[in-house]
Amino acid sequence: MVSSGNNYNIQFMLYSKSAEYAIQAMIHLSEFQTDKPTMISSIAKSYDIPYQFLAKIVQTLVKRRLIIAKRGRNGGINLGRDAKDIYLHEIIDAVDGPPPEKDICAIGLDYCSDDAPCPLHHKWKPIRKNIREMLSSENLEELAHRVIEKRELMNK
Amino acid sequence: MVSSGNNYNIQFMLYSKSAEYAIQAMIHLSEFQTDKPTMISSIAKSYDIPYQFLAKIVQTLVKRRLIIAKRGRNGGINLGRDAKDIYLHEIIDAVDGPPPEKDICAIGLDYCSDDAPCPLHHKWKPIRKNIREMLSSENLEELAHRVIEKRELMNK
DNA sequence: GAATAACAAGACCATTTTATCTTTTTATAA
DNA sequence: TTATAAAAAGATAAAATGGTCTTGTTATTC
Ligand code: FES
Ligand code: FES
Repeated sequence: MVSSGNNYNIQFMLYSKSAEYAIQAMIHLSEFQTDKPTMISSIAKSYDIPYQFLAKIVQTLVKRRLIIAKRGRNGGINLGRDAKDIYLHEIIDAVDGPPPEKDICAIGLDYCSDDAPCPLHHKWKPIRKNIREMLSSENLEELAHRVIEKRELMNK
Repeated sequence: MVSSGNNYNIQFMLYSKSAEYAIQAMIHLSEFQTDKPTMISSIAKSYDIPYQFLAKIVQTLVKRRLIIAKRGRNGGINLGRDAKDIYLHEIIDAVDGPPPEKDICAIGLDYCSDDAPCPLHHKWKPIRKNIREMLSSENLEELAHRVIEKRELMNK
């Protein structure tokens, strides 16, 4: 996006669109968790996610055991384990791939290191740590509770 | 990147590759600022940026007056104004486009707002503020000084 | 056991981002 | 004033990401 310069979504992107959809779907599963599985199509509809695209994403979550799928009539998907044992970063890593082994420098000067810090290093490093903590500390159960609260707040 | 899930660069992306190149080039200009203009090709070589691609990016920086270009033999580019009056976010906005008017929710649930916060809101909002402050508080002159320090550190 | 309803999977398509190729314009130097 | 060296510009291509279509597979219900 060089010449017309109009990208509104790239700034401060924490994960891909695919991962975003994955998170939304997982929160939905956690929110409406029952014994009966939920249809992918109904989740897609709730969050305005293209159905086929979400189905693809779900496939990779199934492979990573974050979701259990049941085929056939009355089939659908459920969480792979208890909602309070699933953390955001697991979902992101499953969809976007694992984080790089060496940290990436904020302004792309080789790798990030304390020994040869780039000009942003001392400010960026703690921020990056905060982001990681945010994504590692929240389990799905809590997230779902707060989404429910949000809904109640909006509907009263 | 859904099925093979292997994206190593997307996590915590602050700006596009184009913007990253732009920042590197601007820091370089600031670092080696003289009366004589610097050739785009020499900057491209220093930072391993594809020359033609950087040339395109420079064109938009010229339009935004962040860079002044001089054509013809012995031509090249220079900073559009004093290095200490150029801030990182200007470069990013010029290349990636301006930030969205409404903040974007970290997990894509409508827009971000204090009234209907998503589960990540209370953690994400201050982080986002920190990032913005980081990008708004650093001017090119300081950045260049610290790059020079880094180089000295590595070469002694 | 046939019809149906769900996920699985692979091929395909679209858009955006990144990169390259080619030609044009401009200024300098000889 | 001609050759040269630089940026400007436009067309094109490649790669990554996001999205769609079609067919297969599996389980349920009747
Ligand atoms: S060295 Fe650049 S962010 Fe750490
Ligand atoms: S509402 Fe989601 S980040 Fe603010």
